[in-house]
Order: sequence, then C-alpha cells, then structure tokens
Amino acid sequence: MNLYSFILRKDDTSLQKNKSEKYNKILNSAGAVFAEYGFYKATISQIAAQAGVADGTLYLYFKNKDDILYQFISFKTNVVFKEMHAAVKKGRNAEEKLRYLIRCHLTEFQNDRNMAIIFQSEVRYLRDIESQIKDISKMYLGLLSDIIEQGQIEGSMRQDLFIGLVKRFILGAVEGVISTWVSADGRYDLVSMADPLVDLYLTGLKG
Amino acid sequence: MNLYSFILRKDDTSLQKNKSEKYNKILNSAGAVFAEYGFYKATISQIAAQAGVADGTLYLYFKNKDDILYQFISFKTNVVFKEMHAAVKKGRNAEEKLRYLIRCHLTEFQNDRNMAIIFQSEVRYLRDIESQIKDISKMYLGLLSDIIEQGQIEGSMRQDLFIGLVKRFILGAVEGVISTWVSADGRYDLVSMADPLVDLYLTGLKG
DNA sequence: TTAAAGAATGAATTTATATTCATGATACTT
DNA sequence: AAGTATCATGAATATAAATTCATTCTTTAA
Repeated sequence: MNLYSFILRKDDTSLQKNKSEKYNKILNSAGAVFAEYGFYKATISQIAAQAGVADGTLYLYFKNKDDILYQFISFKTNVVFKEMHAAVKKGRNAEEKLRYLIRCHLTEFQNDRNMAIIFQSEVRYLRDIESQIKDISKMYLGLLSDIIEQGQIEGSMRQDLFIGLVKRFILGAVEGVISTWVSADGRYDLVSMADPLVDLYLTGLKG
Repeated sequence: MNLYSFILRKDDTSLQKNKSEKYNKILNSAGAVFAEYGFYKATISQIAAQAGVADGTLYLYFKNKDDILYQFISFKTNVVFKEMHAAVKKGRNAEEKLRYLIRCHLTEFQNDRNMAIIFQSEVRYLRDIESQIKDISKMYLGLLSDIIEQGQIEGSMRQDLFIGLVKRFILGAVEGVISTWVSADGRYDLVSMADPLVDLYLTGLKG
C-alpha cells in the first residue's frame, strides 16, 4: 500500500539495487515533468524520455499515470514527515520548536523545488492523493497545536488564542511565502525568510 | 480582450439580453462543474448538460474549453477587484483598512464558493490565466503595501517590517483560512474569522 | 404568411495520449 | 554454452473527449 511495500513487491531479490535505481529514476523524472507541465499536460512519453526508458517500461514499475503521482507524493511526504518531527524535537521551548519547524519546512522545500511545485498545485486531483495530502497537513497542524499549547503553558503565548485559526494562519503564511518563492523561480534564499517570518507570528505588525 | 469586449462582440444588438443570459448560464454552470471536478476532469458535455444546452452551443459563446475558464476568471476577478478597492477606501486608518479588506475578501469568497475553489486550485494552468491571477494578486499585494506604509506613518505599525514578506504573510494566511473553509465544505461562517485573523496579524501570538 | 437570418442541436469526426502486448534483448543458472 | 526467466521495447490499440458542421428549429420582418 505504501512505498515500501511497493518496492518489496518487485525488488525482493538480488536485483533490488538495479530495479530500485530505475524506479527512482522514473520517479524523479516524473517529478520534473509534472512540476514543469502539470499532471494533466505531462505525458507518459515525456516522462519516459526524461528517464531514458521506453514508454512501456513505466508500466513495469507503476500501475498507471495516477500511480506515479501517488508514489511521488507518498515518498516525499514520508521524507518530509520525518525531518519535521526531528526538527521540532530539537527545540527546548515552544518558540524554539516553532522556529525549527519553519526553518525545516523552508529548507526541505527549497532543496526540492519540484516537490514544492507539485505539493502546491497538484494537490487537488486524485482522491487518494487528496487524503494523502490531508494526512501531511493534519500532521503539520498537529505539530503546531502542540507547540502553541506548550507556549501557552510556558506563558510565552497568549491564553486567548483560537488554536484552530492560529494553526491555519501559520501554515497558510508559510505556504504563501513558498508560493512566492516558486513563482520567482527560486531566485532568492527561501530559508532566510524563516526567522523574520517567525518574528511576525510572534510579535505581529504592531510589535 | 476582456469580458466586456467579448460580450460586445456578439451582443451588440437588441438580442443582447437573451444572449447574455445564455452566456451567463453557461459560465455559471462551468464554474460549478470546474469546482466539482477540476478543469481537466470536467467535460464539455457536463457543462452543457448543467446549463441545459447542447454541447455545440458552448462553441457559439466560447472559443474553446480553455476560453471558458479564462472568461470565468476574468469576470470574477473584475468583480472582486472593485469590491476590495471600495472596501479599503472605507477605512479611515491603516488598521481599519486592513480590517475592511480582510472582511471583504472573506465575504466575497464565502458568497461564491465555486469561485473560491477555482481560484484556489485551477490557478496554475493557462499562461493567460496565470498572468491574470498574478494581476489580481499584484493588486492585492499593492493594497497591502499601501496599508502597511500608512500604518508605519501613523505609528500603528512597526518601522522595521520587511514589507515584501509581510504582504505575503498576510495574503497567505487569509488564503489558508479560506482553503480550510473550502475543505470543510463551507460548513461554518468564514467571515467571522476576519477579526480574530486581523488581531493575529496585528498583535501576534505573544500578544 | 412566409421567407430569410440567426441560433441551437447532437451525431460524426478528429485528435491526443494512456495503456497493452508481441517481440526482442539481457542476465542468470546449471 | 544452452536454456530459462526476467526485463525492456515501442508500435499498435483503445478510449475518451474536444470540436465541427450539416441539419433542424426559432425568430424576425415585409
């Protein structure tokens, strides 16, 4: 059902390394092509060409075109999941945790622009993928809830916050910043926005 | 080039009212179908059925499928444009202007959920539409810049704000809130989020 | 009342591309 | 080295849906 079971289904042999390589090649090529043209305008032939294999070969590794996008998002989601959890753990108090989370978020997306584009724009399509995305989003919002509650206990954040709104507010603003960076073809350093952004969260426009 | 010239091209007769009605019917139906299925999965036949006309009829009013989406976005953009400008004018100081703008934004999107969905998810598509969207986005960011600068002059907002970031921060957060509301099938009142949201902008999490 | 113009229809056509599968290549085993 | 199994190929097929256009219906005006 997930990425790992998929790989094992076909690669549980001594050939594992080779097949894995081709699988990854296709997945990366798909990421590039989807990011450039969008899922629907991207064609199997384009992806195959980019990966240097025949069209039919994609169907040895993926069920169909939808499945390629699904696998891509599953894989990236898992990776980012782990990084973010680790990042939050490093923080010793709520403010630090928030800072690490935002920094991690921006770092991951800056390092994988195709992923950034795909997460941002192909989110809405397949039902499966939609719930996949909702999962990552839920996880993220869960992390934020914990941080805010901790901040309230610590006394570093106000008690009257409507957490449901605050979570969205924080996530929306990061995504907005990423979105702009993508539109600007990634021509500036995204990660350097992290601290100013967190300052805005914490102290607002009035200061 | 814009909606008005398009209408005039075909409706500059005494029949204007009737034709306009059919044009609008198709446009609204298209909005509903695009919102439900997404641009690519939506079919001409679905839109035609929804509008109660034959497939071929769509081609009397629109150049092709892309054009339908383009016209839809042009039209909605113009409407929202005007409302937002008017809203900002009502405010007597920066804080009030911001409040009116956000309230207007949420009101417009709450009142037209199809538009909200389409703006949120079909944005990335045609080159033309992309620039169309960039225009509305630019306009919005321009309004925000003005408000922030005014706030700085008035002394109600801090001097050390990085305006380029703040604009994105504000827009991203509203969009995030709208996005959640759409995902929740519009089951709660979006406009009531406006004031808590603006409070977050202004005073932040620390308060 | 009827003929001409305009509008609408929807079946037929066109196009595009995802997917299949017969064939050929490659690697592994004994 | 021959045989077997696995993997890769890409031309052929299937399918879906956008678009066209000959025909029919409706309105207008003399």
